[in-house]
Amino acid sequence: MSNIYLPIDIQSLQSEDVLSLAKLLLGKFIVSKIDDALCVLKIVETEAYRGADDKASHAYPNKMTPRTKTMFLSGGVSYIYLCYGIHNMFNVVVGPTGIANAILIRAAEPVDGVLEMKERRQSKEVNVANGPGKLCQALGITRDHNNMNICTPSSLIYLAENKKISNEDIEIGPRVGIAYAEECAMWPWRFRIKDNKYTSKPKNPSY
DNA sequence: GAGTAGATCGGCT
DNA sequence: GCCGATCTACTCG
Repeated sequence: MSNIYLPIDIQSLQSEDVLSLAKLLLGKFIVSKIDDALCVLKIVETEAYRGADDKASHAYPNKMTPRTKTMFLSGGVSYIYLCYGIHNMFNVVVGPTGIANAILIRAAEPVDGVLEMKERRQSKEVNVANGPGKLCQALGITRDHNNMNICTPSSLIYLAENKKISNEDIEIGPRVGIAYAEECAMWPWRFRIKDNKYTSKPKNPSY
C-alpha cells in the first residue's frame, strides 16, 4: 500500500480546545483500508461535541456508560455508534484522558477509491459522503471499528496530513439534528469548508 | 420542488 | 418502552 498519506501527529489531538481541533481536522484525509480497498476522503465538514457541558453529547454531563467510555480515552481513537438503528457515525475522540470530547465527521470529498465507495453505497452518484451516515457506508465503517487508534497507518482507518485550511475559508454555523439539546442546539459548533460542494445539506434554515 | 413517514435497533429512563 | 449527532422514497402539487 502506498505511503503517500502520512498519519497526523497524535499529540496534536490532545488539546482540550475541541473547537480549534474541529477546524484543524478540516482538509485532512481519512484513509480506509477496509476490505483491502484503499479509500481516501478529504474532510470538509465537522461538528464539535463536549462531554462536560454540552447537552447534545452522549457523554453529557461527563457520564460514563459502556457506550461512552471510549470518549473518555486519550485523543486519537475512533468513537463509532449506531444512530436510528441504521446509520453508523464516525467521531474522532480528542483531548486528554478523562475529557469526553469528540468531533463528528459530517461530510467529506472523494479523493481515492471512488469506484469502491460508489459500490458500497450502491449509487452512481460521485458525492458519496455528504452526510455522516453516508460517509461511514462509503468507507465501510461499522461499530466493529470503534475504539481504534486512528493515527497510525497500520490501522484499517487513519487520519492523514494535508495542508491546513485557513480561517477565512471556514464557514461556521449551528449543529444539525440536535433540537432536543435546547440552548446547546444553537451553539455555532459546526465547521465547513467554504464553497465546497461535498458538504452535507444544511437542514438548518438559520444557516 | 417541498414536506413527511418509514426503516430499525441499541442504549438508557 | 421511547427515541435518536440520518437517509431515502414517496406523496402532493
